[in-house]
Amino acid sequence: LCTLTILINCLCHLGLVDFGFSVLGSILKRGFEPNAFTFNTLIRGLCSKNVIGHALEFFRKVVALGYPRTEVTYGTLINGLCKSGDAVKAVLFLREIDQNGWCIPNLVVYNMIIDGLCKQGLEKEGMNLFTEMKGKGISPDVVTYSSMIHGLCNSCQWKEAAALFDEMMNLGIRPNIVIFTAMIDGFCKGGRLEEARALFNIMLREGVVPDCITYTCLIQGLCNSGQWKEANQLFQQMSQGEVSPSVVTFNILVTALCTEGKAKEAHELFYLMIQKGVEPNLITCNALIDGYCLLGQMDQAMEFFTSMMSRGYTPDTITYSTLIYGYCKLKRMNEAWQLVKEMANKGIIVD
RNA sequence: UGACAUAGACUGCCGCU
Repeated sequence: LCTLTILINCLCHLGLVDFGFSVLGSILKRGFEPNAFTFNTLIRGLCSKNVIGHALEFFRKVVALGYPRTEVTYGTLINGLCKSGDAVKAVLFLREIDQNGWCIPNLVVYNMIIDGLCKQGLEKEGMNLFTEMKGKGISPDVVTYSSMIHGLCNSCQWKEAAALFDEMMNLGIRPNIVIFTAMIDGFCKGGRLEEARALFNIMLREGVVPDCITYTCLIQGLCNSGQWKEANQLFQQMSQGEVSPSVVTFNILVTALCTEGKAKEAHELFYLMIQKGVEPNLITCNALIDGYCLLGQMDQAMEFFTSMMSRGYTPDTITYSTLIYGYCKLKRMNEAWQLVKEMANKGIIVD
């Protein structure tokens, strides 16, 4: 049974949930009793296929047939609801679990819901649950704090986020790389570079080693506040260390150059990243096209557009709307319409 | 011993002030 459950897990990770259910069928046929691990794995498979409705249906069936469930079962469903953008339903489900006495909501369940609420801009509701869990004697951990801090930063409540960070430190919870980076990114996004740098230094002092994401957040912050030189320094610094820049790091630099009207340099960076073994993605291409469009250099934009397709990239709605907007600004409506038709023909959503 | 759930970075327009 354990082996077959592992098999189901593999199938689900490959997106082959239907085959997973076939395996469940053969488990039953062989007279094995599937356990909670088996059901949890299948529920998770359905959730990651974005068919949360089916996951809930399946769950109801499991309940009706009296098969075993664990707190992970509920957690998986709640996470599924949150990831499908319906944290409110997740809260309702939490209440249902509570009222039926199915299980006592644990730390992970609260963490998932708080994160889901914050990601939907409902950080006030997240805060309420944060208080509620403390009241129930469940102590928030570093994950809880990082979800709350991320949410508060996203709604520009940096002071409140920083206060939570201090609260966590005072409780003796050791901040890890994720929460340091979330807080640093929050400061950067709010243009508070001094605070971001200060926290970065605290992080080093605490012996937490910054990774690619930490550097990338700082580089973006520096770029957005016009501190191009410092951004470059940091980029060199990370390249020399153990940390290699990722495609996101390069994308941020490409975007920053383009915003500065330096599409040509951005294009050179495009080649440099390939040389360094970092494969550009569609975001890189879109950013570069926008760079040319901003300068009104539609020929260069179109030339790159053609070359990216021959490199095997498939343009998306953003690629086309960038180009269309570029032509519109120059009042070249014929070319703009041409592209609208082209994207419609390709079956790309015209929004 | 070994199978299941949670947190961090990047692209266009529009809307909002």
